[in-house]
Amino acid sequence: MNTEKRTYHHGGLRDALIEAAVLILEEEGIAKMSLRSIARKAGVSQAAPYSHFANKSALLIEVAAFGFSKFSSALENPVASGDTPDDLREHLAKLGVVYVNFAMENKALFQLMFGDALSHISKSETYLKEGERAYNCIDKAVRRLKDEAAATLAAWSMVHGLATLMVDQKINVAPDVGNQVRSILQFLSLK
Amino acid sequence: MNTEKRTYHHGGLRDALIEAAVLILEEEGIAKMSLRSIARKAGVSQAAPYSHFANKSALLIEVAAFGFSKFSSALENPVASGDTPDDLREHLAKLGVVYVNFAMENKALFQLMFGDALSHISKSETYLKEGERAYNCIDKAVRRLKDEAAATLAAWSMVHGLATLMVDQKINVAPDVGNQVRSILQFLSLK
DNA sequence: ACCTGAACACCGTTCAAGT
DNA sequence: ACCTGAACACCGTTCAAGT
Repeated sequence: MNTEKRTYHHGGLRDALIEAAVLILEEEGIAKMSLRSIARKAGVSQAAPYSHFANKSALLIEVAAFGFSKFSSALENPVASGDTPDDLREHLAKLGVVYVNFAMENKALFQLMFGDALSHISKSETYLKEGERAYNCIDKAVRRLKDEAAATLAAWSMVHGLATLMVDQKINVAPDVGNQVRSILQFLSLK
Repeated sequence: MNTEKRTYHHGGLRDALIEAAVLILEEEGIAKMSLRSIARKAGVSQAAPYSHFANKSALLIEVAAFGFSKFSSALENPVASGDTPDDLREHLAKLGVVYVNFAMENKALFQLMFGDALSHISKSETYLKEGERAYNCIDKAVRRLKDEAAATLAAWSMVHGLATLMVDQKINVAPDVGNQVRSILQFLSLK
């Protein structure tokens, strides 16, 4: 990817560190993603990240922000085909399937995004923006069927609960995740 | 509590370590619960825990097992008053409120119990027993209303999702948690 | 302005040695 | 059998010094 020769000054180290962190997260899991291992992967010294981030958490916020942008893009993909209740219902089911599939295909990233390891530190602009984008996808889809805040929370809770129970290995994951999501969504009534 | 004079051999160090871990978890959070800090709290050397546990995870499994026993006891408390659908529905709602209240009042313990930090290591007898006890409470309550595995998973997912979103600080927690739980459970249809 | 190297105070775990 | 003390390989973070 990077064919340019390395100099003392890296150039785009900030983004390179975020990229390196995402790679370690995918390949080795959250436990192996130390600030030092991120720096090693980016080919710089252990102290170099502190030129671009206040601390490890500040870097991880940007990794989570990347996660939310990827997540939001996936959620924006399925579009309702029409305006009938059946179309809107099908649209919501598809969002649920996308939600749970994202969690299973990006386990460590999903845990970083929705876990509370980062909840005490201040969020970045992009983190907040991408997080809202994801939330709005779900909120809009639900409110076309039932325009109540509690309805969005009910649907989100059900799908998020299934996703976390799967990711955290508290339930067996069915061979067809899509069917499993739809089999519980039949008990979500938005009348 | 312990007025006996300390000797070289502790006596009940195994249980004392689990107790110390629970205390640190409640008072200082999951990040501060190192094996060394647990040993310090129990008044022994850093290597002493290895006489009773293979490693840190083996100790944490017992802490989680304690959590599940506490959780199961709370879930067993509300009993259905009768056999009408309304009684059974009210029983399920009460279980949901107990579930979410437990999560909020034992945040770090709840995260340890349901997170995946411990999912790769082998579980102890008591962990499995207490975990099943909790699951059976929920499963029985749901199946009296709707005798399908998917119904249990739907109800559990919805309540567990709300609990995790609260504990992980992804949603605002209403002043009355009970009302918030009931306001989403109205969208759970077990017809 | 950005990066390095060494240092500090922490970890989990191992192991010879003490009781 | 149970516990200690020292050691090893890690961490996150700081800071003077280099480019």
